[in-house]
Amino acid sequence: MRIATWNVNSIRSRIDRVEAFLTRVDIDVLAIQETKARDDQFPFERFTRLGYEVVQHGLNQWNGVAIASRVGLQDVCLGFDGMPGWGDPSAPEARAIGAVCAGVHVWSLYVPNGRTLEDPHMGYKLEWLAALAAAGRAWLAADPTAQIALLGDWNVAPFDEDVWSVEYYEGKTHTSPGERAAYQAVVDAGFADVVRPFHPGPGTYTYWDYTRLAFPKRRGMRIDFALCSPTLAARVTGAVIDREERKGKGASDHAPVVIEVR
DNA sequence: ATGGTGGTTGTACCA
Repeated sequence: MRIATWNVNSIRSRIDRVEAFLTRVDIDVLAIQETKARDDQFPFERFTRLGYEVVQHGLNQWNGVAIASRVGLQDVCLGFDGMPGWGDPSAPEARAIGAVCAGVHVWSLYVPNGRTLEDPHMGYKLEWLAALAAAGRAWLAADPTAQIALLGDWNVAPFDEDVWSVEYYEGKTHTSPGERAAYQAVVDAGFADVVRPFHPGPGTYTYWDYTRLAFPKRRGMRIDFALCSPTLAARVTGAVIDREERKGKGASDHAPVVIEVR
């Protein structure tokens, strides 16, 4: 089984590329972030035509997450226990969706950006990751052999090797000690980065800014991760960061990350 | 020289 995560930066703008990717790489389950579409705008039929069921949680033009699966899609959750909301409680953010696909509990996660180190959104980001770590710890306490994949755009570069320039990111988001500790708390809850062993750094990135010719200059960040519970991690036989999808006109600023599960 | 690009929305905001 092949499971992937991809921040598409608008599903409506990217649907042709997503379709081609699903077919070319033979993907069974795709966790999507930044759909930027409400349910009435989401191109569900483009997925069903290819044999995928889709569930999405999208409320506005800034975020939105989805899971597409051709191996079943059950027990859908729009958010996890304890996930903090933001702003108007009647319009909560759409940053997490979970479902069981062929026995694997798949989560598509879009961790808050943080904006700047001083912005209230940074506090929200840290709270959000702490709540995720607590939820993950509780899931594994309830069932230590649970097969759980936490996939998505984490908006954290956990190690210095995960950014093109440590100096450039000093004083900026994604590399601060607080963010790295918040990410590490999820790892400490029992979830391992299953891609890094197959594609170690430095220089292995999943995101490149649209501006400043970042991609051709190889100025990227590794911020998209597949974190797996122990039982699922033991089934992972390979991984791919699909840099090809960052090339050419109409690319997302993120590349898909794919894991192979035996 | 706080630039550049891209998406959605609506002529600003977000990443």
